[in-house]
Amino acid sequence: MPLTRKGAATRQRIVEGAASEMRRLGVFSLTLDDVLRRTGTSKSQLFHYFPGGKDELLLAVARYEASGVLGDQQPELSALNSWSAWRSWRDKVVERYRDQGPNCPLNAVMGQLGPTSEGARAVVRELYAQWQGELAAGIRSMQSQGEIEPALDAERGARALLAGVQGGVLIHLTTGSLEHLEAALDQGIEFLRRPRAQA
Amino acid sequence: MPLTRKGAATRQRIVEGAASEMRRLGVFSLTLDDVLRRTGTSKSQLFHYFPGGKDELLLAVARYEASGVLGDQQPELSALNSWSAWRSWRDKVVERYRDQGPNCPLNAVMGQLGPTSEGARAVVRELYAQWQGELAAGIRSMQSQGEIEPALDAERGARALLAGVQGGVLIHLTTGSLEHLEAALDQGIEFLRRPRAQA
DNA sequence: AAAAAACTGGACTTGTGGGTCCATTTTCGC
DNA sequence: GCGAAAATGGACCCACAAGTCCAGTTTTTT
Repeated sequence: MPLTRKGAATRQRIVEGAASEMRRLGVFSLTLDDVLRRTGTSKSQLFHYFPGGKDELLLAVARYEASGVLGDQQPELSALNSWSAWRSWRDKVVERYRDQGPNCPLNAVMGQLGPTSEGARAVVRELYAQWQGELAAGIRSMQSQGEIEPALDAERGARALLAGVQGGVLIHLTTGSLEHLEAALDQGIEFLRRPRAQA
Repeated sequence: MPLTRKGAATRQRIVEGAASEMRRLGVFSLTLDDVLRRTGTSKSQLFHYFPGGKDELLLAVARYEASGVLGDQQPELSALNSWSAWRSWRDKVVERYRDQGPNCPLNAVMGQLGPTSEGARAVVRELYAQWQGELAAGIRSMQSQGEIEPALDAERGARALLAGVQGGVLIHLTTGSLEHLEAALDQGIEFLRRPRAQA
C-alpha cells in the first residue's frame, strides 16, 4: 500500500502535530481527538495511516523525536576532535534543553510503557547506542591526539558521560533547573582532560 | 477526622498494595480495581481514605516509594566518611536497582504528570534535595580529612554525582543494563579522589 | 451500654476516549 | 479521461475505569 504524495504529507502532518500536542499536554492526557483537532484530520485518516492505533502513533512520534535529539547536537557531536568542539557541544546540549523547557516527549513516551513497550524501548535503546557511540568516538579522537590518556576506556567514559547527561535532563524535568546537567557535563569533560593518578 | 487503628491499617494496606501493583503493571495501566482486588478492599474505602481519588493515591504511593529510596541506601549514605563507605554505598545502589529490575515506580508516577503534577514534582524535588545533601555532606567530610581537595565545590560535585546516578538508573530502565549506572558511580567517585590538575 | 463517629460493601452512574464503518471524494497510473 | 486504489469525513459503538451513594457494620468514646 504505497502512499500517495498527499498521503505522505498528511501522515507527516499527523506525526508532527501529535509531537507538538504531546509537548503541550504530556502523553498522559494526550487524546487522539487532540491530535485530530490540531492537525485538522479525521479519525478515519489517523487509523488509515496508523492501523495500530494510538500505540503505533506514539511510536512514530518517538522515532521522530529521537531523530531530532541527535540532530540538534550536530555538527559538534560528530566531530568532537578538539577541546573547543567539546565545549561548544556542551553548550549546545544545555541550550537545547533550556529551550525545550521542562518537558521531554521521549521520556514521556517511555513512561507510557504498555503494549508499545518493546517498540519504544528499541527506539530509545538505539538512540542511546548512537549517542554513546559518538561520544566514544570523540574520546578516541582526543586520545589519538594525545589529549586524553590512552589508558582511559573510551566506551566506559562515554557511558558515564551519557548517564550524566540523561540524569541532568531528567532532573531538569522535575526541578526546572539546569544546574545538574551543567555540573554533569562540566565534571565529565574535566574528568577526561585530567591525567590519571599514577595509582 | 482522626483515623482509628483499623482505619490506619487499611489505609496503609492500600498504599502498599497500590505500590506493589504499580511495579507489576506500570502506572499507565494501573486501575483502581486492580488495587482493590489486590488489597481486598472496596471502592468506598479507597475514596474514604483518598477523597482526591486516584491522583491522591498516586501521590501517597510516590511519597511511600520516595522514602524507601533513601532508606535503602542507609546507613552508608548518611556516613560517607571513608573511601570504604563510599565503595559500599556504591555497591548498595547498584544492588538496589539490580533487585528492583527494570521498573521504577517513581519515574513512572512522574510520567503521570497531570493534576497531580505539582504535588508529585514536590515529592521528587524533595527526594533529590535530600539525596544531594547527603552526598555533599559526604564530600565535605572527606575534605575535612584531607582526602578530597578543598578546592572542589561540594555541592557541585554532589549535583554531578546525583545526575550520573539518575541517568544510570534511567538507562537501566530502558536497556536493562547496569553498565551505565556503574560507570557513572565509579567515575564520579574516582573524580573525587583524584587531585585537581594544577591548571 | 448507648450514641457518635469511623469504617465497609457493593451496586450504580457517567464521561470519555479508543476504535469501527461506510459512503464520498480525490489522486494516480495508464 | 477512466478505472482502481488511496484518502477523507464524520457518525456510531462500546468497553472500561473513575467516581457516587447509601445502607449496614464495626469501632471508639463517654
